[in-house]
Amino acid sequence: MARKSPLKDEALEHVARRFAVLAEPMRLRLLQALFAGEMNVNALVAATGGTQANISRHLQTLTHAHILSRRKEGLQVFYTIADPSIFKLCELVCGSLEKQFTKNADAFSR
Amino acid sequence: MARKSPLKDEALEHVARRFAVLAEPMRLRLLQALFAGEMNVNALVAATGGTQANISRHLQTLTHAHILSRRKEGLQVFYTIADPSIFKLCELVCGSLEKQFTKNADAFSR
DNA sequence: CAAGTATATGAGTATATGCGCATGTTAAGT
DNA sequence: ACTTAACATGCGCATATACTCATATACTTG
Repeated sequence: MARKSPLKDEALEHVARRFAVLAEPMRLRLLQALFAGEMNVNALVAATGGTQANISRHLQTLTHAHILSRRKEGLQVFYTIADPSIFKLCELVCGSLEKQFTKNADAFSR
Repeated sequence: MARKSPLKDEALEHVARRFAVLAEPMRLRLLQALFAGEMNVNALVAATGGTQANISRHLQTLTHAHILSRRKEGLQVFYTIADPSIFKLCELVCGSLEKQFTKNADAFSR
């Protein structure tokens, strides 16, 4: 993106897919929890307040997108953030949204 | 995100919404076209190959998300990228996906 | 005011996906 | 072998949203 030649359709769909994976509040909560480091499923269920089944599915989605990595240890499965670009992505979006809100706040307060 | 205290639910939904807006190939095509500068709807319809109705809807979505800005001039409406963070966002995702693919390529070629 | 052009929008349909419930699978302990 | 614990998954429902077609709106020109 932001290059000389436009991306091909297939590439665009990959990019869109990546954004779609990040477009769920529950998945963002999982990522937020994992920012502190590796966690197993039970801990993530507790941290996010979701049901075990639902969390498991979201973890699957994030793993298939290569955003998380899985490590099995006995009965437990530990997940970690595998793609460091996620940090910057979230920071960028948060920063942009903050600007928007402070702008709106300004508009109302004068 | 990536801060000391976790984001509130409402903030997470805003972040998720921002990602959702970017999770459509056609909208990414529109952004890609607009990277070169301001364009009116007809030009965008031609550049993306979509129908006028569909493009108009996507432009509305992007504008409501404060990613694009609208400027009316007579009969025509010109759109511009209003949020510069979009550039970096797309670059980050593209870079991350490229790494993934070259990694996979490596894995198969040895 | 009539006609034409550029864009937006209402309505309907099809598809995708998040969630809950129940059940399956894998591994540890007794 | 049986039980229990930790995860994963099949299925059905409900909702969201992308797309198309037709029509509405806004503006310009004759």
